[in-house]
Amino acid sequence: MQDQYNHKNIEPAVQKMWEDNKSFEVTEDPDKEKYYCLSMFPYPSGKLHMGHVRNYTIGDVISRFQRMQGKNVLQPMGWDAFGLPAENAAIKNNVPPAKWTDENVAEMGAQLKTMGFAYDWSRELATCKPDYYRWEQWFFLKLFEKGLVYRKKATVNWDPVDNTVLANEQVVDGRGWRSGAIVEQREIDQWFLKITAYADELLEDVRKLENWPQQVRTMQENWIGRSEGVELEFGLENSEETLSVFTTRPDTLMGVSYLAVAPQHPLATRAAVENPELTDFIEECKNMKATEAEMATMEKKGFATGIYATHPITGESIPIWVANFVLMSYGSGAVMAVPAHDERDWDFAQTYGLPIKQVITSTCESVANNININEGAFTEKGVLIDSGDFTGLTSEEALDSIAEFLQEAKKGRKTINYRLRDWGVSRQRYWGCPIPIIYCDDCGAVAVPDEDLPVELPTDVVFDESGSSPIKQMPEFYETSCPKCGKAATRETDTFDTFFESSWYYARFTGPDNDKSMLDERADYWLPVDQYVGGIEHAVLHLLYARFFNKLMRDEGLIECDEPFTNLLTQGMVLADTYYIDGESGGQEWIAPKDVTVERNEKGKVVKITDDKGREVQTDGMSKMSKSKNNGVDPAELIEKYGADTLRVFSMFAAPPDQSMEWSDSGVEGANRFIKRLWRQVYIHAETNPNKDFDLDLDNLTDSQQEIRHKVYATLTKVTDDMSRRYTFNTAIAANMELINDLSKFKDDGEQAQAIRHEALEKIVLMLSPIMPHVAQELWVSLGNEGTVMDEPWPEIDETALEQSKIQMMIQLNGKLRGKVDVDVNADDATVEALAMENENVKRFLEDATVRKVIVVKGRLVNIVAN
RNA sequence: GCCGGUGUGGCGGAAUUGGUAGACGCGCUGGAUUCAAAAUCCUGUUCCCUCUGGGAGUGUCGGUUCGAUUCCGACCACCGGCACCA
Repeated sequence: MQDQYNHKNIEPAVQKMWEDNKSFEVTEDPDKEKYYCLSMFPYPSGKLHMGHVRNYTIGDVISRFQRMQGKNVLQPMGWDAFGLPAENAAIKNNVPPAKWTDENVAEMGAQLKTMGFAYDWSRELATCKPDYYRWEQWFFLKLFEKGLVYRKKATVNWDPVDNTVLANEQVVDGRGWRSGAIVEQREIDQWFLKITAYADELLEDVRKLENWPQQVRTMQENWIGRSEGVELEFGLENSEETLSVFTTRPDTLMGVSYLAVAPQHPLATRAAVENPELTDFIEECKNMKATEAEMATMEKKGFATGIYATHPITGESIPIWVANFVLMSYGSGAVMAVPAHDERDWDFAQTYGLPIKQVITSTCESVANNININEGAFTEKGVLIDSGDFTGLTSEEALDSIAEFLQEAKKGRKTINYRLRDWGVSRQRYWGCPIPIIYCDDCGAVAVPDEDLPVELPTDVVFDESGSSPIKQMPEFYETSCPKCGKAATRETDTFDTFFESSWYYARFTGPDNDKSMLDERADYWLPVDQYVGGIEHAVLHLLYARFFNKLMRDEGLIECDEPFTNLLTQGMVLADTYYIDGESGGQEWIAPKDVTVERNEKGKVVKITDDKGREVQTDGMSKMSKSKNNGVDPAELIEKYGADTLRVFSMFAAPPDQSMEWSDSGVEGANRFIKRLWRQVYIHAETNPNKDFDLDLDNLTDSQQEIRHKVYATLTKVTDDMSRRYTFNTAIAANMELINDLSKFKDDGEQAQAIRHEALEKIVLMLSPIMPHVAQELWVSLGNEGTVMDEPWPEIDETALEQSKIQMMIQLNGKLRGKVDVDVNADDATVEALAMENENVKRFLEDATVRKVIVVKGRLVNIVAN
């Protein structure tokens, strides 16, 4: 064993051993409990960043810990390889997207391997390969057969100069990113998946996701946005037509004082024909910003249409307004307004002097007496007043009877509305999976026959300046014949949204080599994923689509489980300090953290920061690592300098996994020092006791020897809980540091002491091996063991070592700490109380006070209440 | 605006069930080692005071309790998300 830790002598060798032994390749083993741990696969951008390092270290630590628990652990890795950046690179560097992607995969794969993650690389997949995407083409056609897929017109961003469709991120301030032309909205035919058919189940099953962060569950629920209510018809005066509105509060129907329609509503359009002012107002609404915060605070504006409706029950005449707060895309694009019982309607009524009629009062008399409808809306449910035949009913009763009344009058019905829209999966981009459809003039949209799958995306393509999809100009791709009638036909040139690929990759990892079917029986062995780890930015779309796909695959008979991910861990962002110098012409010059020197005062507070040219630098606090703030840190450089284990220890130690983590260079050095200290202790121990068999005589230990053993097993107890239940790897590391500090103060050199030290060091190496697997392997061997440390079982807790004869108890006086006392572990309350009273400091305080009460909390403290 | 989260030393964070606030690490102080430095090791490090001890202290103000970082109420700040959803 070398006396100094040097990662370069260890990491490549250990990684080679894992590779040679195929240590992480797994197969289905019915005798072992399976554990499927998955980290969200990366887009192959070319370089690993710290976000990846953190994400994948968390997944790897969990996987390795579960392996030591004796489980059959699957941890795969692959590439979310389709997407826009490859097209951008193609235009910029004149390299085909496929080539660019392949090169990036190779480079990032090599970087991932230097981190020592326990991946089963034999299952590696890339979504841009035909052997992967052919199955989603197949699956799409299954859904097509079932009627879960349909085609309809939808809006796209159209660049009129480049004559191409733009993705949202290619639109900058309303202009095409390359041409600078003002982007137009165009309606074109696109494919949709009926996710709304699964809205109820997707919502209902959120309840099953007990081990998902509450935040993510709420976001999913809100996104689906189910609301129960009544759809009802208002007749239009002097017309046979009706106007349909949706309400969740039919109990307030008798308080309606106006109706409001969205600016895009046909009724609004019609009313505007003869009314230039209304036309202007509708135009104005189109230009409104649509960010939620602005929407919520913006002024409620409206314009009377001059059209009147009739109340479905009273027949009263009710004005119809156009209002900027009504959304065409929700419900029927029209609402009934009850100013007395809805805040927004109240604000609007106040602004435009519309009547406010109270029809609900509180069931609680004191509340009811305080309602002043002229001061604000009363939005709670209660009892109906002034509501004709419905007066006296509670809101709940009224809800049903009004709905019934409307139903009978054929003027309304109970309905459920969702915010969730069907998923548009067509993209007019090149670098994606071709949609397997052929258009025939006679037969319409026809599925590509099974035997013709996959429809392969041509990879040898040249991009022109416009950035439009090359396959749209490739007759050899799109010219084909109709599978039904044989006539000349055209192939679909749109590709799938890349969320399509990422919606089922977790399942494909269970059998990526299957070229006969999408999935097989192996899927039911491994699924569902036991632990999914990834960024919170996927809280809604990716996770919802994956849940949707899981249910689709289940209903297709491909898998059995209802939900894909049992446990979800959303890791926090990686932040770093930002430094800048004010530029001469305004703006900031951002200085990389590695180029600054920080001066501190004697309290450790920062007093001055300078850059490498000696200029004084300002700090803008911590923010997410990004190019724009030049505060990124390259993992490759750190692996080279400190090794993967140091990087792994630091990223797990700096913060709990779900919180944001602040990058710190000195923190990394601290992690490195910690490994060195442990190395040094093992080295000295191994040198002192070469090839020794230790014989521990548990019955004849000194107090300090017993204390160390107690500490070892107390640490093991805590670390086991931290790693398995709490996922607080930071405290697991801290507990080991504490133990190592204690051990270094344990100066006993006797036979028994050496045996105890040996036991302690072995346990430390085992406990830390999931976090720093390379150095743990080396230390394991240095301690005289053979084989691989990661295949050792997680250590058992020695209960006898945890037993103590004496414990320390706190003495409090009126809740303030006044002393400590060592007592026998079995001492009864009276004994403890007596000991506490004998404490010198306590006596002093009690001199001129009377004891009122004594509280003894077993094993913890004595509190003497006196005054 | 609504929903969710967070607020603890100079900094990251710990305190898991209402029971020693500040574990562990960073930074800083002093020392050992060294010709010197780096590295390493040791010491101290919440603030204040009349210092064998005492007082204050976990965003602010109140409350419950023998005892509150932890529970309750009101407020403030920051972060994240969003849907003016009828």
